[in-house]
Amino acid sequence: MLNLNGYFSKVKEEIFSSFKEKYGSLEFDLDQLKIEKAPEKEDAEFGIPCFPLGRVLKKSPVQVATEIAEAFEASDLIEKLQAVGPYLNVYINRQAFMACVCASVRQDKNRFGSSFMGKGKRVMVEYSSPNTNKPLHIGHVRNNLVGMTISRILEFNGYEVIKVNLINDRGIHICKSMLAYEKWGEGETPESSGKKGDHLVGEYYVRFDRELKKEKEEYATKVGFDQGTLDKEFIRKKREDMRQCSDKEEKKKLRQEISDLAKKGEAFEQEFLANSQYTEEAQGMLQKWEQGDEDVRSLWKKMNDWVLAGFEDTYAILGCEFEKLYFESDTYTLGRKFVEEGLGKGLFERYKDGSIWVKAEKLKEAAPKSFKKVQLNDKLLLRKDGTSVYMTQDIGTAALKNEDYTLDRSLYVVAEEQNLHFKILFAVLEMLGFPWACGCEHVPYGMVILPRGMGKIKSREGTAVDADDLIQEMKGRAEEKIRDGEVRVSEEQIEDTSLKVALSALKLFMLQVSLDKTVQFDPHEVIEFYGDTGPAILYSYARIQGIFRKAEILPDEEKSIDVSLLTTSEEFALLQMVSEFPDTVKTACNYNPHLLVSYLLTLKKNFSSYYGKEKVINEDNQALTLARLGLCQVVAQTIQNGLSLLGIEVVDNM
RNA sequence: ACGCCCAUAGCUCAGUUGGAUAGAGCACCAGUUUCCUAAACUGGGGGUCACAGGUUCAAUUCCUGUUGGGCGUACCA
Repeated sequence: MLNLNGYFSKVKEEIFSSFKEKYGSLEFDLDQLKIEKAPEKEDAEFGIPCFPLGRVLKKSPVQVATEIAEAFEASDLIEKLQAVGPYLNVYINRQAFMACVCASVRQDKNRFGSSFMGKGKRVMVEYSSPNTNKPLHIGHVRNNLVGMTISRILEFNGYEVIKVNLINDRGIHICKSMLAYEKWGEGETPESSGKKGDHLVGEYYVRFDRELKKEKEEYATKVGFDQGTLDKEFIRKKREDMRQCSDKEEKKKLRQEISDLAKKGEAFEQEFLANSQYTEEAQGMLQKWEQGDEDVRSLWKKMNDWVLAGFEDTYAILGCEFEKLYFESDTYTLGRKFVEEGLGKGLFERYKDGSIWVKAEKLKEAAPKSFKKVQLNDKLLLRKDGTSVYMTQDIGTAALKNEDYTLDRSLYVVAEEQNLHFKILFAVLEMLGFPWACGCEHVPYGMVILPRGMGKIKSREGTAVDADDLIQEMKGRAEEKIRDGEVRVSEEQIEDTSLKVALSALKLFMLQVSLDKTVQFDPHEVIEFYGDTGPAILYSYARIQGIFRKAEILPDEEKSIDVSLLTTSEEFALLQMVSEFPDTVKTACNYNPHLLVSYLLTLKKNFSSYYGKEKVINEDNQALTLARLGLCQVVAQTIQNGLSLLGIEVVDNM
């Protein structure tokens, strides 16, 4: 039996051999011919546009189509070809095709759709990269899901994937929550309070910000500064006014006004920070941390462990896994050596104050394509006191990654706001002559933002939607829905099923949007369970399982499905859809997980239509029942394979 | 100011290297449960693919410009 891949190549070959004879030898790449699904108004199953052929033969595509159709003789696979304008409609032998699809799925099972594209190649995927001062929010959820899904898709395509997480466990933001805990914590622990570790620490991060604001108000009063005009609401309203203003002059004036206010605000902010007691204390704590002060280090260790334990729970629920964790506290000084080496080789430059920089021109030379139109500034690589910046750390970590593993590719799943940073990083790695530098790749995705007027997602200001809370809220709703009406899920299963349903909704919601789009998330609106959603796909799967439970016998795995009994157009459409799965997986592999989502939604839609129209179990006709049960198995397997790439587990009942 | 990304139905989004009549879901209207799970299905209305040019036999898709939005241009990470 032909497998799917073989089927399509054979179809192409058959079409070609017939016209190759006609035109004699001709230079034409078979891949240029696309076998597309024919539009619905056509009776044919597939269609081939003849424009590329026409170009090569220097004939009109209409003529080419006609000539090929005339020359073609029917075969086992193809019944006939028909020219419709510049298109060649392909009427296939449906049974041969359907048998081939079914056999492919039944043979490959949970590997159906996989490929060997990446065989022998090892790729590292860095994702998540959280700060250890606050719990994960909806923005991190997008990163985690994208990173995890890309990893799974790569693995399915034969790559060896190493998932890593770079934990940002060091820096002033960490010290802020530490300081707040020291001041106001009164020895609270996750155990004593019953709070999840990351949430507990997050509360102190928020607390620091609140106290800092208080201090700022007091300072403003002391120096007689009116903060009222710097109020966010006030500026936001002004901005809204400006947007709506149609008069150009007026608009300009408003813009100037806003910009002045912003400048004024910034100046005051600077002045305040320079005089802020809390800020000074936090800075002091960071210095002590860097000096290895025992007390500070032990507090840091304690709180970080709390947070990491909390993250572990969230990762486990989301289905995120890592082969290795890198900690910034271990890696942040690693890059220094390379920066100094680069300086020695004359790649970088030392400024008078002692700091080390890479010149913009040098970067442009190293990666002319990346910076073609970019107005680039020199980039700091090492501070004058020899301490590291973000870039230093990333150089070191990249080198460490390639010391730990031999990598063909190294991906960074990080939000698009860091596009420039990674362009520079990769150019610097290139300059330093690392042979693996060209394997580095940034996989950017759009941020999750709040609706207009709600500002930015900020944990410390309470505008973030907490990941754990969101999942729990959704799980509660899922359970409610399961218990509503006829309950099919056993009491022991309800907890597990509710969580799976909730996660399917969350994951599909996030992953259905292409990576280049910003996702707007309104915290006041819930993620739905109806329509084009994860639960709707799980529901289709559960319905199929319901059929299997009810069926008296299931198809014999050894025997092939009698596809000659599957005569409805819905049945053909379903198998045609199934046949597209392997290609969908391949295109998804190019950082397009959303294509997999829309594929699964279409498959679900096809199945639901079929389910509504035909009955699978037919008491009077066992042969037909078995054939349809076989079809259902094939569809269920495809749904399961697709969902598993998205990290979604199926349920048998819901 | 400059650079990058985005703009498709009232709303949220698909549309895989340019190809046949631009598709879903939500919302709205009208239907479908003696029949394998109604978290479903069937039908209906709803589009100048932001705008203006250009390239092409063919443009939602590629190029240029304009407008609107997001992000970036830190000795923050």
